[in-house]
Amino acid sequence: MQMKEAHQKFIQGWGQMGASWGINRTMAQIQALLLISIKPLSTDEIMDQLKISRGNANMNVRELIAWGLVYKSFIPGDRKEYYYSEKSMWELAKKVSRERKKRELEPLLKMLDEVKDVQGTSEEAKEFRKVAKDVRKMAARAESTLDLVTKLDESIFFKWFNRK
Amino acid sequence: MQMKEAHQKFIQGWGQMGASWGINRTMAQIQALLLISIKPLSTDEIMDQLKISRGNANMNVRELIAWGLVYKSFIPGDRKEYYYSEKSMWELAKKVSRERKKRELEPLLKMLDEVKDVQGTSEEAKEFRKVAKDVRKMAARAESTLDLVTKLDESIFFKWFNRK
DNA sequence: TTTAACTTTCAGAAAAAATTGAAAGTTTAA
DNA sequence: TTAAACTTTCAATTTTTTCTGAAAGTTAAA
Repeated sequence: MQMKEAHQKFIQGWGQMGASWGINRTMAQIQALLLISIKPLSTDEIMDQLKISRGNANMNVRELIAWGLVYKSFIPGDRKEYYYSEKSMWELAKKVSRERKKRELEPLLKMLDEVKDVQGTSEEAKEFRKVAKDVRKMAARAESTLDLVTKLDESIFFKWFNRK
Repeated sequence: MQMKEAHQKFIQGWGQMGASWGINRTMAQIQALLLISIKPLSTDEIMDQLKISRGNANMNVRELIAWGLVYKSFIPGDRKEYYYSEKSMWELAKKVSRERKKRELEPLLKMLDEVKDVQGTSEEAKEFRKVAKDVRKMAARAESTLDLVTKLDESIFFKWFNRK
């Protein structure tokens, strides 16, 4: 397979993956592009390669930086900003975990705390309290598992996880 | 807090959570509704509680059944179909894992296999092969971790995971 | 059969999300 | 200062996704 085709497939596939993770497809594609680029790229290069507008490129790059997945790079004597991706898969996975935890798990836990003491002695109220408690337990476990992951080193994590 | 308000918050919060997981908000809300219901609900009851159309209710219920998160229930002498949710959080988590693995991880691995042998000796080609290999390794690890999870029992999983 | 009860489908409508592009804002060199 | 080089913003538009509702399809009792 030729480079151009492989690049194309990688960027499309990564974008698709991102999309089903609630991440904007273009955001994922920019990240993919930077991941396989051997040097930092400017906004113009990103616009050109992905055929997107300046506004779109700018907004998504900034979002990637906010997630900690992409960094800025300054070249002396050049006023343009260049961007490059975090290249360690483990670091990327940790940063995505951290961000999703903040955006999803935390609001869920907050909601569950608000509703868990619903009043009433009806079967309905009892069932509700039970479900809220169960969900809370699962969410809290997911959270502590994620916390553990984000603190561990890749080799330690997988050694530990995959010993039988 | 009153039941009605708590129900409302739970359904909204669960729907929100689902939405950032690439799951249709209504689908997640129906699941939430069935989760806190003490008895199976008919399509009409779902339509009524969530203020959605028959077509919408029907399509999303069937999608939930396809994911294995919701079951049909038949009441003798009644021609309506009733639906109820899987209530075990662990079972729910396993079924969502299984489905997402199939929908996301497998296409990604397929794509990576297609592109990993890209030809060329340029630095660009070398970098690309390296990235494809790294991503592949991480995806394969995620897959085997998920496989493990879907085979294990909840108590075993968390005991094992959270010792220390 | 027929018919009533129920489920499914799907074209069009509505809503939500992403994108554009031009104007406004910022920074730095001269 | 000024102006060029660049980044950011955002209203309007386009694209994508979701939802509606009526018609078509299915099933089972009579």
